[in-house]
Amino acid sequence: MIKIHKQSEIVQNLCEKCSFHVLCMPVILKDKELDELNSVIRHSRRLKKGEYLFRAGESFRSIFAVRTGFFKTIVNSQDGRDQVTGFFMSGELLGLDGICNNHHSCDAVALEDSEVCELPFIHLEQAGTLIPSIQTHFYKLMSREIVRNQEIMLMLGNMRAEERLAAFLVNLSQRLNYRGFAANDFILRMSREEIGSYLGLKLETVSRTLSKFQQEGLIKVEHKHIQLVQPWVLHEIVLSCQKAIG
Amino acid sequence: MIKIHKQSEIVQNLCEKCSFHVLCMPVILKDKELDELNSVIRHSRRLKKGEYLFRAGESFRSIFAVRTGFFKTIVNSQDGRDQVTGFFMSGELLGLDGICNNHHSCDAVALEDSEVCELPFIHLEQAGTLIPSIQTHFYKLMSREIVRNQEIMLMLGNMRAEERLAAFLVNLSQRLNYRGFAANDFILRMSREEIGSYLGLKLETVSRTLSKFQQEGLIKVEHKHIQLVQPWVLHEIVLSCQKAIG
DNA sequence: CGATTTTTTGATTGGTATCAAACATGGTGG
DNA sequence: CCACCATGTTTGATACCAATCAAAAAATCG
Repeated sequence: MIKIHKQSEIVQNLCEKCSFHVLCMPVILKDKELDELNSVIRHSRRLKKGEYLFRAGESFRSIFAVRTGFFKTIVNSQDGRDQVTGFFMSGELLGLDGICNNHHSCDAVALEDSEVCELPFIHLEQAGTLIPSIQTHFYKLMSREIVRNQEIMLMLGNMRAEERLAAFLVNLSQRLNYRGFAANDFILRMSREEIGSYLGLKLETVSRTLSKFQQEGLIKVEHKHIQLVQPWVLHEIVLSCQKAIG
Repeated sequence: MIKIHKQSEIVQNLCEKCSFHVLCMPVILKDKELDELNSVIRHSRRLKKGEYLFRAGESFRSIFAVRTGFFKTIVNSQDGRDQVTGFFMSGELLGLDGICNNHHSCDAVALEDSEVCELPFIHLEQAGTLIPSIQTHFYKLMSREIVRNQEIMLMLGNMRAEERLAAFLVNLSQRLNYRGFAANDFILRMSREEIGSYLGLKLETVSRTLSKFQQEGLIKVEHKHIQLVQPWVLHEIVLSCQKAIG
């Protein structure tokens, strides 16, 4: 069952041996059901930094769960401008946008050497019919993506530059922490320009705002190495923005 | 089976008699499956203008399909600011955000007297297990919502005021047209402030931009009555925004 | 190590927000 | 049915935040 994609290495893979099992499929399954689930996953696939997992317009066949590494997704507007719509780390799903019309509507790019599990959608549908808890879980995953997008819309529509950056850093910190990494000391996998695109800001504004946070003693910036010195202040900026208003 | 909710009237309802059937459940079903689907829909419910269909924080039990009327959804930030995340017309679904954690994450408000079909989620799950085509269709609906949100993010992150307004008017026009209404002559159901919130602009900017479009002869504005005089120009503004850039 | 890309910082511009006031509207109650 | 009041809309003047333009400095990659 082992095939070789262009630049990607593919290896066989079992869910119960995956340490991220609990992240992407946190449903309690009987042995028989677990067999069924394993038949869903075709294989895992390794991508080098900069490699595309899929591109907008490509026909959709599979959902991908990030095993290790880091991805971004980009939507392209017809006039050449594009927008980073999300960053994805282990246990998070890529490709849900492709279900509705059998074509991917965004690009997914590895921001570092990464590994994903491929879940052919047709197998997921079958598993969903056979195992109701998987169907429900999948509904929940898609719903979570919708809620996540609503939060981003709230940010893009209402927040000023400092608030956006604070929200971005806090969110990243929480997700890393949830995965067992240090919450207040991490390496950014994306460029200032990619952060800016995601936050609806220009790269210069991102750079300036990070510098400002550093001057105020909130964070420490060394290129892509970020330390949150006073994370609680960042939280405050995100939560109680009335100060800036009133 | 007729109950009375506070201010809402509830009536029995059958999918095959609903003229919007094709919009919200465009799947070809056998008679037996149709019976199953009808058992999913509990009833339809009427809401007066301004009435809430559900509120953020309320426990989630059902998805709602708009039968007639017009809704908005709002997410509230912890500091009191809020953001309109969508406008919904007949055949469109409300409440998908509630699946992921059994609580609604936004408010849904009727912008005119409206009628919805209530689809208890537990029945939808059962129907999805029994009828694979319904499961698939539901995945597609949720995926479409994700794609729609991505488009809004692109708009909020990249477009200037005029482009946002043009995109808004074109989108509204297309959706009305798809439902058999006039594409270039319609009544706005929402206020300038609600449009502004949705587009990430202040109400004054919305008003000014509409006035500007009118001065340029692109549209005709009479309060909430909008006519698209040169819809193709609005399309151009949305598509080829390079002019403004280059 | 050199070439290219990314990042930082400064100066200036510009678009939208903000503040303010007049005007229109629509719903309510007399 | 009309007057009235609360709400929504338009338009103007000004302020401010982030974009843009520009250039130097640092980092990454081959």
